Amino acid sequence: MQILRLAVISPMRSFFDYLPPVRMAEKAVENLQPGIRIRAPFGNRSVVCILLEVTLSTNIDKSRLKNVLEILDETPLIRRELLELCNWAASYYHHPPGEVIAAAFSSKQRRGLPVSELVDYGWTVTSLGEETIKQGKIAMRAPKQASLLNLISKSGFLGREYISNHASHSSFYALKKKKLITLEKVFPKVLSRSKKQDVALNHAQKQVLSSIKNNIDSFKCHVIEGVTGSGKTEIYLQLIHLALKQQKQVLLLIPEINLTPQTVLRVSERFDARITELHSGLTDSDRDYSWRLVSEGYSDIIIGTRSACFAPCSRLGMIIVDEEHDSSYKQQDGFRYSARDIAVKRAQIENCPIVLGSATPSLETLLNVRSDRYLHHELTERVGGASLPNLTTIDIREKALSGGLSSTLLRAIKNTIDKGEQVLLFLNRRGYATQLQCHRCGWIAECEDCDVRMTLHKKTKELRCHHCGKSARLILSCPNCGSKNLLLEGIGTQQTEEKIREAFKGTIIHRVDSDNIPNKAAMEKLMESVTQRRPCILIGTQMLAKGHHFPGVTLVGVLDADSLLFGLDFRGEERMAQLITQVSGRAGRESNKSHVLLQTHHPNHPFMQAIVDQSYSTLSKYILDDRGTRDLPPLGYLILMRADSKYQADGEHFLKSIAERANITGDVKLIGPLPSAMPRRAGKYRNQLLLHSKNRTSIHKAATKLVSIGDKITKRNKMNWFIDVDPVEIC
DNA sequence: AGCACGCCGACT
DNA sequence: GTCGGCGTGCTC
Repeated sequence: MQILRLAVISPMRSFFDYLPPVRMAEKAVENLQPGIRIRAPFGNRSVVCILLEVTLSTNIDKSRLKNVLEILDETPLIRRELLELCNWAASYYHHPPGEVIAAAFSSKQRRGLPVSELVDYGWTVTSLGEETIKQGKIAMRAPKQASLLNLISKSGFLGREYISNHASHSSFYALKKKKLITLEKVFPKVLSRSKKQDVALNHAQKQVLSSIKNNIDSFKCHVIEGVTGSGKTEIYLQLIHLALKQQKQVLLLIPEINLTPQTVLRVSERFDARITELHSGLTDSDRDYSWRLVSEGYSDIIIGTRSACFAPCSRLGMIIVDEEHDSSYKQQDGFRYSARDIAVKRAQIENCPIVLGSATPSLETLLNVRSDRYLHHELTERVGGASLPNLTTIDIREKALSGGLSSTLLRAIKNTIDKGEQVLLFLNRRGYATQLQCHRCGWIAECEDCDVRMTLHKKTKELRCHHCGKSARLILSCPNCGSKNLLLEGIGTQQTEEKIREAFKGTIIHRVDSDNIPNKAAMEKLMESVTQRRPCILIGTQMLAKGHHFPGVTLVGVLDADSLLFGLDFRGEERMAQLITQVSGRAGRESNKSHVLLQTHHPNHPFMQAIVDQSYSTLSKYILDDRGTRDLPPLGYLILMRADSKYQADGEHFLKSIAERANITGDVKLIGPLPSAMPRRAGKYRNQLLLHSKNRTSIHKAATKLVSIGDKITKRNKMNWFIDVDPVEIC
């Protein structure tokens, strides 16, 4: 008996077995390809499923098997390699296979809609329009329309890629109304691949390139550990060139959506190839179109964030993961995968090379280097011979601070500004003050829904919870005792900005945090201003440490280095080493010598000294050894199961009964159930079980046990639970 | 996730 | 009397 094994696009961890459609010939069933979509009856409704395999046996009582309703595709929507990747990911992350495969589909495909002709819609200039341009009739008024008309005329056709990224719709429709342009349907063209000359590489770059070139046709994981400014991007570009020459596609992963414009610009300047963006900023229909361009091979270079690791490339030749250490690669809800790890697995399945690039590679990656699974390439010099900044600590014990700034740091800022150079101040907290407390009775403003203190935002006169986004009016007297004597504690970027503005009147000052720079337009405006190289002071959070370079910056001040080192989980040291190195790397790309000053209460702490004295590679070796002595990742494995519930007892009981029934023994340790480091967030209590082991196989066996018990236990009061394999934070 | 079944309160 | 609230269980 022929059985169709299907994955239902639904959050269920098991497969479902069906009979072929009624009256389908045996031979035809044999020829059904895994990866095609099938509509099947499911309960009393019909759902879209993916065929995983055609088999001859089933564990289900035969009388329960139903016939599927309809075969939706002739050819697989998802290639064998990608399906294999999804199956691997589903089992590794203990996530429902249907949902994993759904991550590799567009929403139209998920809904079971037929695959239609791949067409683009875009604007072209009519003959009336051409006439108008010649006579210059339109130029007087409506300058936006005039320039748009010229642009369309010049490019011949303006497709959706341009429309959704740039101009406002009103100008297009105004021109259409005047019958100067029309909307036309076109089929995608395969673009020619003329290109600009490769830039000459320095000796170190050449070595890296030729080493990767040697293994260009088969799977190999390459790690490029290159200090900021060492020219990693140029190597990426030349690798892309090699792949394009072989008619292969390149997948370039970047950690954050706001790095897309600069990356696309850099790549498009070099290659006359079709570049496709894949990220969460696309509409459903854009995404579907891009998806099809990639899968049908029109696209040559795919630039995308996390989810693009599932891009349906049909002739993939190379994967590049930029800033591979970045924690944004780990999805933090639902299907909690690491796009970097999936990308490596994908390269292995597709048998193509993968390049992991970073100035500060993750310890996971460095361990693979140590054990010779990955090939390590180092770039220790900056292109053009610029020197790396030197680091010094400022001991702030018992020193007076103003807006979080010591007098030593203020003096250094003044000197730098006086020299006509730029300053970057790093503080990883938004807002004005991190807590508001009554000086008479000790009351502290806390979020109603989370167990955290509210942050004070002075400009908007509100108290805000940085965990759930809830905000409340700023109060002027204590709601508990009525006292007006309220204390502000903990410095945020707004407060530093206020003090800096007082101390440096007339100097340009930019605050760079998500409150002040909410979108890419604001970031572009900022970059435009900063690249003019007038002396200025940048005050910002994490945001400053990612992607953008500030060649005019010669002084970096880290206001609270201690907060990076303490208070986090076991990854504190790693994060600090990465962040300090990254922030320092933003400074002085050119020949001018730059300085990094770290304000700390622990100047003699061995790790703080190591940060000052050592390179990232020395630090990472030290941290890796330390992890080894504690069996912590990457030398041990962690899997977290968390239950979020409205009442504390529900989640706790749920996890407790799983823990009891699972009876985990041997080389896997089970810790908990315990409240998470943040015991309540957005009104939900958070409890967790942690699996810890040195042995990968046994920890996954244990996780399978937990999950299957969890699936069976009935949940009460809308409790929600999930499992997180290789969690990035265990709090 | 959906959807039905089923057991309780408040309505034309 | 029944309409509908959502807690519970099942889907090959």
